[in-house]
Amino acid sequence: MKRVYCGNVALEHEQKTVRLCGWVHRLRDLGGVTFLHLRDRSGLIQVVCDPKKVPEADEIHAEDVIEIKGKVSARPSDQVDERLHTGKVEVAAEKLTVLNRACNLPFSVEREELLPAEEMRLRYRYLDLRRPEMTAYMGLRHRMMHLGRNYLAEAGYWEIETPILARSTPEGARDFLVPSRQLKGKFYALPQSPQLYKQILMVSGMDRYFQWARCLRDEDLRADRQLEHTQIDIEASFADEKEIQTLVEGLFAVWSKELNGEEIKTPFPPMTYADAIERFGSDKPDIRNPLEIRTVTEKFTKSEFRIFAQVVEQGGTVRSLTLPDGARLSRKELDTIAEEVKPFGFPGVAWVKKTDGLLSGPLSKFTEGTDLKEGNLELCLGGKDAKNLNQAMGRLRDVCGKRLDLVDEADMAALWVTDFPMFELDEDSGRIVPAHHIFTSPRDEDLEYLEKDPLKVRGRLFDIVLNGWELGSGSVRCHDTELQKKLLKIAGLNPAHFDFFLKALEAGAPPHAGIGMGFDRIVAIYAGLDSIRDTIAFPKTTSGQGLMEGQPSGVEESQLNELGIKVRKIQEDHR
RNA sequence: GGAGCCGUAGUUCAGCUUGGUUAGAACGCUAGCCUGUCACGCUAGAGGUCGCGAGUUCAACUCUCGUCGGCUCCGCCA
Repeated sequence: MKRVYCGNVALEHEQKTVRLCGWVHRLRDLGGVTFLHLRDRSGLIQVVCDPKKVPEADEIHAEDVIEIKGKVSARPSDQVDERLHTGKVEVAAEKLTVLNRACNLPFSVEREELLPAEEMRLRYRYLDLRRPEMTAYMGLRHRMMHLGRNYLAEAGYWEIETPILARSTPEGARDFLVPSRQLKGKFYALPQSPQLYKQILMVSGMDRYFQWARCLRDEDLRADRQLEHTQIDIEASFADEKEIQTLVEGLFAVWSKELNGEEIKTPFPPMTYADAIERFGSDKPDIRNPLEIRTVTEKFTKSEFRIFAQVVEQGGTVRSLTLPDGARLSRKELDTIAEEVKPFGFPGVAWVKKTDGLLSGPLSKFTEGTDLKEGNLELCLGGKDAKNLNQAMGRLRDVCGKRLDLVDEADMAALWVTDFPMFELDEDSGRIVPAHHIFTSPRDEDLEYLEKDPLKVRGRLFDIVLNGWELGSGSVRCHDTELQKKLLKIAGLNPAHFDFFLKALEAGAPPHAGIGMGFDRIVAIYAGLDSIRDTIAFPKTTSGQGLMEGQPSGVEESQLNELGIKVRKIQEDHR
């Protein structure tokens, strides 16, 4: 008898006998009759057991694995369960086979409202993934992967795999190293991204490539960062910015349509990096939030408001955020908002509001002639460190947008952030470092500054930003060997380390462009999640540990000997 | 590397502010009853190194310090 998925049982099966396999989700033993919800990947179905016919029903427990053969019937109209997808029907068990018993479990799979601590969920991930919510995220991820693959393949892109054991190169994040047994003292590196491989594939004439690529970076974790994450990696020969952007927009259009039945607005609007920082205080603005930041330094050049006047004297800037209808926020609420800028070193926020035609607040005496409208509130911060000030203003904008309910969470708003600088100054070392991606082609019109003033050079870079998440970074690559060498040198990197790549460029490299996008983040957005951990079957904790398997772990002395490795000191707690 | 929040039955939490009886609740679990439940109901019961270590104190779940673990953020992540 063919198996039917629990979630697929419907009125069409009425009076038919079906075979169901799954886990006992919830049991209601009424003595003379037992009801249970049977669960599999597809959903839940109610099974009715008469213990006289199926005595096994008295012996089952939550999460036992069972097989049911039984007849489908429509539920009486007063017993339809609206919350259940299969709530109109039920299955009367004729045979119940226990395929496997479940031990007493550390937490309950069936109680959505009693979500165990994330530590528990990670330790017993197989149970956590059984929760219908998590099962759905895995299903969503699969579907997005499948849709994406088909879309890219149809667009003429070939899926090509690149090595997991790669060469360590000095740029970028910290490498994960894998010791070589055959060549003791030498190491492979796990790839931070397939960047150089995919460019070399273009040199090889593969024309268009894509890959769902694992990227590994030994850096500290966050809600949106894992040691290993999955990138949709794309590269195309003889392509420019427009071609890559259009391709990506089409990909998101497919997802939005197939998953949400909605059109996503394309093309995604472009915004320069400078504009993003000036108006939103961030290079990854959530443009669903209509609030914009302004620079109001000139208002405080000779101001009586000492703090800001001092800032201006020292060459700093003052920036403001106007909140429509913000005057209704209480002092307490303003204090809560002000807390948000303390991590950036600001003791508080200066503000002024207009109610009943009157200005009030700490700034009210110093903002005469202001264009502040009735009911509005203006928040101001001043500082010397522009980057820090922007970050704080960006945070204020986010917090206020949420507090005033200005952001429609169901909305999707994507944009391209362009014209990033190629280089920036590292504050600590005073050295010039790559701002984004050193294999990017500089803009033609900025080439003249390359030697004189490299900080002025903009790259042909474009970041995709969706709902305030940076999803990925694309660029038109540098396919000129000499220029690439120059870029590496300016960034303080030794071209010798990239010899294999530079040689490949010399061998007839086509102009090419591409992008890499964080797939976990994209899934998180479509799933409405704040953390990418719930989109990954087996994620790591913020300290980089796998709690279920217990990793990283110690290894046998013999394994180390084989690799020619001696561990100097072992912290006892990490065994 | 730094800051913050959290850690108490199997699970989710209360108790800690102001140190002092036997550390409670809900769910789960065990046993029994129950023929239309769907958070089934009813009765009874078991279950705790209060993360770990040190200190203060006559006395620590409670106060202090350290440590381990989880989460959030800064640094870091081209």
